[in-house]
Amino acid sequence: MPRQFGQRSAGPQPLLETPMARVADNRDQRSSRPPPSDNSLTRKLSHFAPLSGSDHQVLDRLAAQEERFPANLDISVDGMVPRSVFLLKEGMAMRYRNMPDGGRQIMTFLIPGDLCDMHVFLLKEMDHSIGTITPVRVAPISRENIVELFGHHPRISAALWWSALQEEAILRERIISLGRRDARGRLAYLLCELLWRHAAVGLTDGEVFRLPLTQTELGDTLGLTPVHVNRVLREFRERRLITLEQRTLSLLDVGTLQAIAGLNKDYLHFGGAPADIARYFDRLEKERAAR
Amino acid sequence: MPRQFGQRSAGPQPLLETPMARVADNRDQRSSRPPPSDNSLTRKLSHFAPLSGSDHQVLDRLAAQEERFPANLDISVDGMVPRSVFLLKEGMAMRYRNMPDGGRQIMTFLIPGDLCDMHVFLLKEMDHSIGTITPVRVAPISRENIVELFGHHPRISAALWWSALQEEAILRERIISLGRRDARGRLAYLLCELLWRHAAVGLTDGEVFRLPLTQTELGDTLGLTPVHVNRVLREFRERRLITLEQRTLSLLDVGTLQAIAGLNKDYLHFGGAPADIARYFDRLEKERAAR
DNA sequence: CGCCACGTTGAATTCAGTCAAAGAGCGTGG
DNA sequence: CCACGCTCTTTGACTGAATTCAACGTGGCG
Repeated sequence: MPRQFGQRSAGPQPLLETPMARVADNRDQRSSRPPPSDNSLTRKLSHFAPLSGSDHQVLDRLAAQEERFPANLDISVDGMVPRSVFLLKEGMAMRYRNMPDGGRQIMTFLIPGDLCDMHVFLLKEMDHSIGTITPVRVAPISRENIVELFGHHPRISAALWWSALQEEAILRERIISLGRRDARGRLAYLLCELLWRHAAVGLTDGEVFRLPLTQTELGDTLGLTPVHVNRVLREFRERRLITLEQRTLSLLDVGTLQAIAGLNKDYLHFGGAPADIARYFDRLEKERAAR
Repeated sequence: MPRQFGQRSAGPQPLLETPMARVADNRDQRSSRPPPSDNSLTRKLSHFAPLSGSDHQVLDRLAAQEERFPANLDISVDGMVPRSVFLLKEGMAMRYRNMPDGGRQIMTFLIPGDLCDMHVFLLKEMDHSIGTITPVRVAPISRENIVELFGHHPRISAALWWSALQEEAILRERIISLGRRDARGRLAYLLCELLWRHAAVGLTDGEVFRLPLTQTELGDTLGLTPVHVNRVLREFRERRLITLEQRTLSLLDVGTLQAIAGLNKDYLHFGGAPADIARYFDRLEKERAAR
């Protein structure tokens, strides 16, 4: 329960450099540093449509600012007024809500390249919290920058829209998981989802990636108790479907896992947008450039 | 599960006038008919920010076109390319997905004033279906109209964004329901949600409104079997919390129901946006008008 | 009248939760 | 350097909420 702002005994951790203030301003735009190639957002958005060189620049500039937070800290708390948008650059976080009875439901995990989130600033108060799981590096993005982006960069806007839609698709998939799948199916689905999302930002090695989650956190996501998560994990291990040690997960048999989850489709929409739509935004981009 | 395009034996029902074709074109825009005052969308969006007279006109024009569909018909099918956006003007529909094992998960119900949905046209194919529950009247809205709206009417755009966010909040709430609430809590929450959403578009009479859902449909929403839904409904009736007959639902004790669901907050964000954001879009609107 | 979808109820079953205890790993402090 | 404390994991025995299976009731409509 007393988990908010709790700080796990975790030894010397990177402390926050710029705790809560100083929103990005546009001054050091064309700074001398070369574009940091750690921009997972760029990588993710590229799945939607090929971005131009200047698009990359714009996005890299957006991601240039940086704040660090330790593990197990709430970045954004239920009931507060949302301050700004964050781009997660490294580490893992979660979007969750504490229930009055002490339970917790994790709605989604945030991984590098994810924005948390695009549009909360339209709301009067947060209806959930965002907390770190590992230490994270984030780029704070001001409301003004977002508005600027949507106003002047149609192709990026479209890609961001698409990304938001993908997130919504993930939310829907989770509803299906919780509503219609048993424990095995839920876990199998979640592991596949995390694999694919990590793959989309280049954080996988084949079917292997880092998964720094406790069984309690998995349970709070899947609507299961940690005890039961443990049992299902054991079953998966015994059936040689997965391997999970040292916080590293290998999916040994994705096909079977998908079958257990009852899914077979390109539900994450990595295919991008229909060609005519992509062309449309491309045209918008050129018109704006011509002016 | 031969339910798609299935058509319940349901007697003389309003048949479809324009079955599947003819997406809205802009020809009869300024038709002679007076603005239909049945625009639930306007009513819903007004909760966000006061709309101007011309905003009302724009929205009424958008809702002028009309198609009718009978009950139990899929308007939009999983796997197909989304055609256009619909504004639901009357009746009830649902967003759902059929599982390979024959199950069905309903993700949300669509009621008058809902758009289904804003942005699917960015995707290559639908990852779920939209089907009618009762006969419905919808206004088809073309991609061009949407783009036009977002391009030229900032205040309406902002209101639509807000409405989309509200929908997302509802999705999140459903995740919480399915993940962390027991059968009683889930049902209690769903009934409250439906009451408030109906109230927002003026379709309630106190705590009473029409609920044309079968227990099977409730179960497919809540992740429960119809049998169990029946039992929980019985319990609620016996505890004098609700009344449900002739497809009319009365919530006799909303407070207790909320308590059972474990919710107490203004989670639907009917409060609208923070004042400074509202002002911002207002200013945008004026700038555009000045040009 | 008889079909059909929907609602209702009971009894047996099962998946997941609860309670409890013990082990493993890690960092801290004596 | 080892012991302690902490969190996380693992396992077993028992419990319970919801499902399954099955039957019967009910109302509308052809």
